[in-house]
Amino acid sequence: MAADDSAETGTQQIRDAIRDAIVERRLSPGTKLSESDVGNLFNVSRTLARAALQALSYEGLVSVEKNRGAFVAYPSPEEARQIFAARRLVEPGILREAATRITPTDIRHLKQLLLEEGRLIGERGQTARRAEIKASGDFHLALAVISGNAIMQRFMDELVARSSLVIALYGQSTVSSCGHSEHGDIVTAIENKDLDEACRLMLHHIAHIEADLDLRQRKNLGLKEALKR
Amino acid sequence: MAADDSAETGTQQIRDAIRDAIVERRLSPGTKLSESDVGNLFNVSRTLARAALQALSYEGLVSVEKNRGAFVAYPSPEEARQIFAARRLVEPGILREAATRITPTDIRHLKQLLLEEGRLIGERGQTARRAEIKASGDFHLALAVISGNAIMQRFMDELVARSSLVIALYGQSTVSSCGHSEHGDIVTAIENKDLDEACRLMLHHIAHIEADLDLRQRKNLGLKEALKR
DNA sequence: GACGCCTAGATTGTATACGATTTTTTGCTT
DNA sequence: AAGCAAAAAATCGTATACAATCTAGGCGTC
Repeated sequence: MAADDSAETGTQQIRDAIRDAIVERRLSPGTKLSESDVGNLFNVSRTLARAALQALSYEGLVSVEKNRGAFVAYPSPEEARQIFAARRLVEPGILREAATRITPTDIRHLKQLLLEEGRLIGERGQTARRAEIKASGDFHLALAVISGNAIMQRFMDELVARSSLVIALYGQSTVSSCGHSEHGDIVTAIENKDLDEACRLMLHHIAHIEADLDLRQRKNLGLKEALKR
Repeated sequence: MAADDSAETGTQQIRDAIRDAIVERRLSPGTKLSESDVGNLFNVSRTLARAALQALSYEGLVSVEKNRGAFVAYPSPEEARQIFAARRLVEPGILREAATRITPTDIRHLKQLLLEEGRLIGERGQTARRAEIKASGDFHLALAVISGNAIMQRFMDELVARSSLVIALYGQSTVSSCGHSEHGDIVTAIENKDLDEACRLMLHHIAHIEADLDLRQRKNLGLKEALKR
């Protein structure tokens, strides 16, 4: 079956590379992404660089400002709230759908992810930390995949990626891994066919992540969009 | 506050025009949208036309095939199912959120929409029918706006637009308006602060639309993507 | 010394140009 | 007349070119 011939190889590749960099927080919110720089970096013309940046702006990961250029998105506290509100709204539903379709293979795969996640938490260093961030999101994404709904899957892709930005900006505890065991609990609940409990745990988990945020308005930000560079 | 300076005027305009044409079904699924034609039609270069088509492909309204061009999306039965599954998943949540934030002004606005919708149903002619299709979707969109979550709002934009395509392809009853009174019932339930009832009605309403579809696989479609033109 | 204006450089917005791929047409063969 | 092959036309993919806009630094005036 035709999986994905949507985007022209070049653009897709750049888009994915930049997105990974944003999600893994190698690129900080507010960083300027000039079309020429991106193009040179990937040895393509501005045309493709621009297309990639446009694509990322549709996902909410970069914001392009007319005649000023593209920047890694700098979500406002209000945006952050909406992102997590959206997750609270959709993730229980996705979880329910996934639970009805889940196979033993899927469960094994989920546990594999959990194991990997746990391993990374133990390790030291920037690289491990970044991989851990990605792994944490991958768990939620995996549930969306299992749900079998490509549309919800793409939506979750966007939400998880944007969440990473929000946590980078407003997260307090240096370790975002506090919720790792909660992932395991959710899987257990699914195994026990206790959907209500699984949903409850999921909502609790999301609330837990959100509770670690400090969403108070940044100092005198906003009078000139502050430190946009 | 800065509302929307996201897209360069030209592209945005083209994108909206084509999207409206698709949603109002002036453009049939599968119609080829060549970059040159679009560009000439709007008196801009292929560059902008291409950007607009790319944007629409991110919304799932057009599908671009490498080296072949862009076509008005032709959702498969499976895609159709997923679109409505997504709506069943998110619309109750949006409704609940909207109900807690709704103001008397909002309610008046909703009733205004209902009135307009009813008026169009009475009228004859293609134009009225098209306006009616749009109005029907606008009701669901209005709820998303009231919910105050820009992210869910954009998601609903996409879902409603894609639903229009699905109905164009698989809808059986010539009138899609069968569900008009159901909109009114939902508003009434909201006014009565009966959220559970409102959600029940919403799910019923979505199921009602879906029931009017004939999602059996089209004849021998798929061996060559069939009538792509 | 501070403020404002003005010019120079850099960056984005849009159009055009050229090579690559696909589709259609043409014309030959069977 | 039907089928196939090669050439012609159309269309897409990408790069480059030029115009418009923004940013920064310098100069002059107050």
